[in-house]
Amino acid sequence: MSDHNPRTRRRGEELLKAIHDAVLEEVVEVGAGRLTMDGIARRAATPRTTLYRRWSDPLEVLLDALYHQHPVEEPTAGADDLRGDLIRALRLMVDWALSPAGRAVAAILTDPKSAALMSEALFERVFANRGGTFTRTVLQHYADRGHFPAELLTPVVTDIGEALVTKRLIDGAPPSDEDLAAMVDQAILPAIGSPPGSRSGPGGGSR
Amino acid sequence: MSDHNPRTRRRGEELLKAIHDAVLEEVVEVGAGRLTMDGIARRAATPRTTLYRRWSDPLEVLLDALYHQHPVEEPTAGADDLRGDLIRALRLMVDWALSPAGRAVAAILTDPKSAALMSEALFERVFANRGGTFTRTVLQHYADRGHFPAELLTPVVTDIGEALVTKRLIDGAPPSDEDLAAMVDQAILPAIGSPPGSRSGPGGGSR
DNA sequence: GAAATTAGATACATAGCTGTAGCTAATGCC
DNA sequence: GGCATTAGCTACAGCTATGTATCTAATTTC
Repeated sequence: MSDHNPRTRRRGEELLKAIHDAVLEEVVEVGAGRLTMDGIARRAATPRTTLYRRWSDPLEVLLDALYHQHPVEEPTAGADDLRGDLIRALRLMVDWALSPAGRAVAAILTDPKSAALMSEALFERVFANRGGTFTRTVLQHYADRGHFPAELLTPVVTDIGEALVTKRLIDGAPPSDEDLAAMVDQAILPAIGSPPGSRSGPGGGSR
Repeated sequence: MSDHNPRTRRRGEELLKAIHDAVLEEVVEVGAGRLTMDGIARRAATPRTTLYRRWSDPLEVLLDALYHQHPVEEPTAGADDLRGDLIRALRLMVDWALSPAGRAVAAILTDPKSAALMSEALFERVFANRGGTFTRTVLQHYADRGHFPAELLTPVVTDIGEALVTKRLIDGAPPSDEDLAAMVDQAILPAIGSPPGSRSGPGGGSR
């Protein structure tokens, strides 16, 4: 990994980052259930004692690493292109999910022990406020401007895009841009009143 | 667990079932990454040697247990009730997902080691042919009978229901029947040409 | 430059899982 | 009833992770 001069010595932020990076790599490789202080320490090239000074458990290290991650980029609504904005929002989500942090979250969510340790607060910060809001932001923007009836913006509808992307990721086939466009055209837009089949491809009419 | 008379001795099918049950309970409790021969053996109340006679690894035991599970009930298309059939299909999926076998599959899918061991064949048998086909069967049935244009039955559209259910399960809030109805009304039916808002509740028109 | 921090290098006893071996005894089959 | 199978029991050596303790030395702070 990051081979620092053995005569120099990492401290504070630098060391912390090395440990956070290590635990994220480790969890992607071995899974949340097989995380060990030993494994993390080896990968970060630091003695285990350094880890025990701050955390008491491998999962604490992992959760702390997630807590310190940079938030994902917020999807922004463009000028007047609902369809394009939706596709871009889903692309943001895919990119995040494929990052070490995204994979780590996936590993945590199905691990009983870490799921129990994951506080409501962290869940909000790391998942709900990220993985749950990609298309809603965009849809809300256009609903506010009257592009479609606001009462169609139900919890189900704001979940469609994220749900379809999540399923593809689980199936092991990360969606391409064409796949994302298909999701928008064939599932999200029909749900807000644009009949299916009224679009064909890029530029095929966003409203 | 199952306390059999210590003077009697389990063999063959009976013993195998006890072990399969044990590993499914174990994985739900500790996660795929923390499965051990020891833990499985303790829960099945059998010596570890018995396990090693058949399997070489805890994950092998788990995959074998899944392989021997009864297939889930196939969704059946009723007389002329697309909406009701879709809801029933999703209900089948939810029930399966909440069962020990369903939870075990979830645990496997995000565990790097077990995902690597899971053969294409088992994946098909246990997931694709089950978790991936609940609504497609129903939709295909009604498309064949001309209830809606068959060309609308794209891979995205047949995934909508399963995807929404999966997301709810991940979020830890298993959907109620009302939730399932909302998914059908607000996401699936619009995608096959039934405009959103044209239904309100049970009996609100299936086409 | 001296003092206070804090990382790095050991070492060690404990605990749990692993994989195998050797034996006893219950069960099924002919 | 006798034989082949196959659970069940016990033991054991090897390995890895756990937590803690102790000491050294680099880096920051004043």
